[in-house]
Amino acid sequence: MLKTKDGIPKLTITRLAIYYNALKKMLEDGEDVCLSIDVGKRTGINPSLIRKDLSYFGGFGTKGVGYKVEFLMEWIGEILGYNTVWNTVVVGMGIPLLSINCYQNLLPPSFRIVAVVDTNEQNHGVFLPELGLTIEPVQNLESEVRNKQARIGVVAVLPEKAQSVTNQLVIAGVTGIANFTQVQVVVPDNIALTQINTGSLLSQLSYDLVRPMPALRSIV
Amino acid sequence: MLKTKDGIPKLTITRLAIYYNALKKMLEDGEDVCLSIDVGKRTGINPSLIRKDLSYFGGFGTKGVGYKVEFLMEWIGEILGYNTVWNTVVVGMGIPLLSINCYQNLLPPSFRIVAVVDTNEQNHGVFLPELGLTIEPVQNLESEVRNKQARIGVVAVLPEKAQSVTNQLVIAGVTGIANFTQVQVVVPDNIALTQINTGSLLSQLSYDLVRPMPALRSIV
DNA sequence: TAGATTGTTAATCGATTAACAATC
DNA sequence: TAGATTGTTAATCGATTAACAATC
Repeated sequence: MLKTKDGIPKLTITRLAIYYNALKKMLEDGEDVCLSIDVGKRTGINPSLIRKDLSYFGGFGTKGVGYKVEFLMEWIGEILGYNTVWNTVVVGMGIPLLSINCYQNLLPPSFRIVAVVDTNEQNHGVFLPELGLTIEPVQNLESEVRNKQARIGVVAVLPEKAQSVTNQLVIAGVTGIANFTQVQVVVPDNIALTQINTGSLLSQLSYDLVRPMPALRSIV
Repeated sequence: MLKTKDGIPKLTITRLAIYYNALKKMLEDGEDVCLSIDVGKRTGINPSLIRKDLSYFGGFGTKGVGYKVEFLMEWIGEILGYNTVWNTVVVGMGIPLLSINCYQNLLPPSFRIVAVVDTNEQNHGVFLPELGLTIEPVQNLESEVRNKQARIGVVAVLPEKAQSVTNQLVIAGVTGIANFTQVQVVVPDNIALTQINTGSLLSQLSYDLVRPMPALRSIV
């Protein structure tokens, strides 16, 4: 399995985000202190693994007592970069992905969408009320990245345009790419890249349904 | 890592979907025959792993020669259940998720959306031209599942409603659930479940960006 | 036949789990 | 102090990779 440059498993990072959401829920439920076993119940993740994941970053709990919910949540947020805001330019799929923005937590709190650009002319000029942004032509990509000082580019165009849009984003100066298309894109070594392949994940469901005996649950 | 009920790793299934997309591309590019190393180049996956994944389901290639692209693609499609159409009811997030439908391959070819239901009153009655469907109140959930004989339910509501919507879908008779919320939902053992946690995957990007040295690429 | 690549087995590597010492 | 749970180490488990025999 892949690791981050600092030797911490990628899966640890994705789970940290899951713990964060669980802790937020706990806080809303008025829980001040929690045990690893409590987080395990909410997330379906083995308490031992939870403690292991946390231990990569330090000791956040108290032996014999547990974790202070708010304290742990804030630390995980710090680790995940949630306390820094990253200006984000979205390319393509104007309306869809982005109304997503109204639904809390589909994007991490650190993503602030500052421009939406689309290759499809029909969408140009469309106003997105939730974002307070108007969809612009793809020609504006570079100027938008520069003017708005965007650090993240979301690639959500048709697969055949994924690589060229990625290149444009990198040239314009983003340092991270989230690729929602189903093709692999290549970026320089100093650019962070996350591939999100929804179709591939949903195929698990299709696979399970076509088997005589539907399979057990899967957690991603 | 989790496995399907038949002992095949979940990750093998998600990769199969990735191979399928690569093969489709190859076919469009006019390639008749390919090697595991070719698929590897397109997907970034080790050829050895590709052959291993395929071997769970049989021998689809010819030693010394390679694979017939179309033949292999059709077989993978068969394995993944792409040749069966599953009627799908989407709950919540009306407009967003679903315009997604116009973007090929964000949903596997076996998902046919037959109804869209939303808990948000403001969206009721909105017509979705790409789907030819009108967003309905959540009260219609059960009747829609039954009337349209839906087998898949997509849960894309606010987290606090995720479990109750899931329950309603199961009671109404779906056999598979795709959960796009960031909370864990529970289903009976005979119901297939896939959790899609976009926020958790994107947090990898946030994590990488906040480190002094941005990390290497990640593939999901 | 010689060259090549699959399918499969064995070796490696890494991630998860269990167990427990440390300690609140 | 006794009871409890963390943080960490050791054991297990599973997934990936490398190597190669089979064979087109």
